[in-house]
Parts: sequence; C-alpha cells; structure tokens
Amino acid sequence: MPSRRLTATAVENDRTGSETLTLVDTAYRDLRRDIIGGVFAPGQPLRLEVLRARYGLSFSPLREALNRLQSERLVQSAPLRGFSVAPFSAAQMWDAVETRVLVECEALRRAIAAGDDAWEARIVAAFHALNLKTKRLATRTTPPSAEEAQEIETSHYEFHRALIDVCGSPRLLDLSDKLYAETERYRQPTLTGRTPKGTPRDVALEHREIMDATLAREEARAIELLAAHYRRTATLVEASLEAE
Amino acid sequence: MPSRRLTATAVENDRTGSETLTLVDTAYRDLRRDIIGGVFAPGQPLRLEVLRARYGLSFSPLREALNRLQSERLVQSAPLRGFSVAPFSAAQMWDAVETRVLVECEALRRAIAAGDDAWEARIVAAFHALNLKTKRLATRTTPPSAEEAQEIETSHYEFHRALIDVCGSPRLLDLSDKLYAETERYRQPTLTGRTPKGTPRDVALEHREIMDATLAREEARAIELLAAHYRRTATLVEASLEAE
DNA sequence: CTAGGAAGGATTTTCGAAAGAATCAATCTT
DNA sequence: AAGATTGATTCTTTCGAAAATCCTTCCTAG
Repeated sequence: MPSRRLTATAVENDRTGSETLTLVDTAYRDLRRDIIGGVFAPGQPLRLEVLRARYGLSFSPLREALNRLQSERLVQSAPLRGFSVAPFSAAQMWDAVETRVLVECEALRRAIAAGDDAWEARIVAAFHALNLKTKRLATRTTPPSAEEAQEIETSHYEFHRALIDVCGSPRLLDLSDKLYAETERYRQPTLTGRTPKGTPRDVALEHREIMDATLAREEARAIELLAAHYRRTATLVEASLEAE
Repeated sequence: MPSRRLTATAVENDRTGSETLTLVDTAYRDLRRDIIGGVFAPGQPLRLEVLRARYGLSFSPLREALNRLQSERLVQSAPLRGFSVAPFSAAQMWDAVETRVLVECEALRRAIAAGDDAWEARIVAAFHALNLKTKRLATRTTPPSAEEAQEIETSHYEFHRALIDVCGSPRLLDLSDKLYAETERYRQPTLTGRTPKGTPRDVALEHREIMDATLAREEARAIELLAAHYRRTATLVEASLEAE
C-alpha cells in the first residue's frame, strides 16, 4: 500500500474543497488534541517510536508537528533528549492567563472601536449557540460524551473569538489562539469534573454580561468583565491544582 | 568524513560548556541571520535544494529550522508549495510594532515594580556599552562592517532586554524576542542607509530618557517614552518603505 | 565499599532516496 | 485563436535506515 501517503489525507479532506492536508497537519492536529485532552500526562516524554506506532507516521512529520506544538508551549524539548509534554504548574498557568488578558483586552478594545453590524450579529449568534449546547447538557444527569465536550469547547472558543475577530491585528488573534489552546489544557480537568465545593458560578451570565457591555460599546466595562472572567476561571483551576 | 556530523557543531560550541547545538540549531541561526540581513529578499521562495547547497545540510534540519522561523513570522509556507521569506508591508510592520509596544510596555511596567539593584546596574551597563559602540562608529566616515553592525545590533537588543528582563513573565519576554527579530528585519535598511533627509533624531537621547524614567520608577513616563521610541522608528521605516 | 569508567542498549538526529503534487510548456481540440 | 489536456520537470513531502548521542548498568580499581 505505498500509494496512500498524501492521498489518504487529501481524500479525507476533499469534502471541504481545495485545502490540502499534509501528514504534518494531521499529526499536528492529532497530537494537539491528545495533549490537550490529557491522553499524554504533563511532563511525560513523547518517545518518537511510541508516536510512530500510535499515529502510523514516520519521524519527519511527527518531528515537525512537535516543533509547532513547542512554539505554542504545549510541548518542551531539550537538544538531544527529545520532546515531552509541557508540565503543569500554577505559575505557568497564571502567566498564560495574564498574557491572554493583556492580549485579548487590547483586541477587544480595538474590536469595539471597529466592529460593525455583522460583527455584532456574529457575537449574538455565537453566544446563542453556546448557550443552547450548554443548557442541553445541564438538563441531563449523564456526563457528556467526548464529542459533546468537544462541541461545547468549540462553541466556547467561537464566542470568545467572535468578540475580537475584527480587531484588525493578525498577531493579536494568533496569540489569542495559542493562549486559548494553552489554557484549555488547564481547564480540561475542571470541565470534566464538577465545580469545587460550593463555588456557584454562572458562566453563562458572565458571558452575557461581557457580550452586553461589548455590544453597548462600553469599552472599559467590557474589558473589565473579560479579564475578571478569565481570572475567575484561573482561580478555580488553581484551587483544583492544589487539591492534588 | 562521515564522523563530523553532530561533532562539528559540538566542537564549535564546547567553549561555552555543556550546551549542545544540533544541526537544526545552526540552520535556524544561520537562516535567521540571512533573512534578517536581507540575503534573501522578502517574498523570495526558499527552495530546499538551494538551502541545502548553501548551508551544506540535509532537508530535515532545514525544514525544522524553517518551521521555527515560521512561528516567528519570518517565513511563510503554503502546504505543498514550500517556504518563502515573509513579504514586507507597512501594515505588517505596524502590526508587529504595535504588538511589541503592547507587550514591552506591560513588561516594563512589571519590571519597574519588581526591579532591584542588580537590575538597575545591568540597565546602566547595557546603556553605556551601547553608547560606546555607537559613538565609536559615529566619529568615523567609513561605513560599519558587518561585524560592527551586528555588534551594535546586539548591544541595542541587550539594552532593551535589560529594561524588562525582570518582568517575571516568560511569555512576555519570549514575545518581545520574537517581535524584536521581526522588526529588526524592517529596521535593517534604515540602519545601513542614512536617516531620511532632514530628520534629526537622537536615538541615544531617547534611550537615555527611557532609562532615566525607568530607574526613577516613573512608570507612566517610562512607558510613554518607550512606546514613542518604537513608533518613531516605525514611522521612519514606513517613510523609507514608501520611498521605493 | 565507593568512585571512576567502559560497554551495551535505547533514543534522537540526520541523511539520501523515493513518492507525490504542483508548475510550466507544448500539443490538441473546438 | 482561445481554452483545455497531456507530459515532462521541478519541488516538496515522506520514509526508513544509518550515525551520533545519551543513559543505564556493570565492572574494576583504589
């Protein structure tokens, strides 16, 4: 079966049109998912032979994918000692969160100044979609499946992204994406578990307040709410980290 | 000569102690230097075969180095179309500069709050070293050699780095480094050429004012001066870009 | 009994070739 | 003559093996 190298992924993808996925892209996507999803524990070495077996790829695309992930601080590497999953630490999480606050508040500031009708509509739509999915899950007793959790996560991402999408700076959006992925890793345990004892938190309300202030173009208030939103999450994550 | 693969670089480096350089590291360093130095023109495709001949390396380390450079926005790539030098544009430069202002002003804020005696000493030393080199060059009529230009550039970097080194955030420092490299590429033509007609600019004075405000812990003033410093450079670069 | 060092195995890094995709030019069709 | 098609060429991407390095263990000498 030597003829399925690039083709396999191209076929898998030809539904979407002209975008071509190389094996590097699939390796990147899969590794990222598995690291964020906790399949590999923080600090764990990522032996190339193991990855080769798991993903059915050769060294080259794996190394390249790992390099990309390193630039997002999801993996670490030492010169002749290979790669490993970036370790967990409260300090690192707070640094990521505070950097995210800095970046996204600036982006939100610019978006509020530049946003048009389409921008507002997209925010409202994303908020609604996220709420639908969240509420549907809240009424059930069974824990969400992996796909459902992923869907919520995507909607959550899209809401926050919709807020700042029109900020006009590719670099700020890029940074926002990377920091989102980095913090997602830390949120994961919090999400699958329940909220730590007696901390009633209405995330949907927080989102609504951020949205309202943004659409009302109340810059200072929107920024304040957004920052508080991220820091509140970080505080909870920190608590659950220390609980180990 | 099959025995000089990793050894060549290890030997070259064993003066500094235990750090080992892989071929990826050297490829990264050399490519970065050449791209920033303008050896490869903006937009120019970076054919692997050409790079292979130029640097005497195989594809693997080159690809990995190019990937790293891509995360710093010094090179671009399209899925099956290879790599190319990131193109020049005023918009991209301004985005990099404004992001740098955001990041470094925050870092400076924190450094001013956290800095101790050693921090102050290092700033003064870096400022002095930079001034020495600059003045030595200013008294001459011959244009600076490549090494001299590189030395100035390094001193300049070290001064700006000394200001924020104690900010406490690895991410902010990392971003600062990347954005420095990115903007260095744009400054290069301005540096080697003369200042555009009749724009008297005393960079040394600007540096001194930033340093003074910083050491006096006048946060607001230091930040304002730093931002103005970067934006002034950007304005000059923009003018020389439009002059083409 | 401990420190130093060498052998062996595990792992990363690098290489060169082979496979797949894009590009360009020439040819054929309408 | 314009557009589509085919073929040759160039280039990127991927692979698997070889080389270099790290790490562990075992041995020897003090």
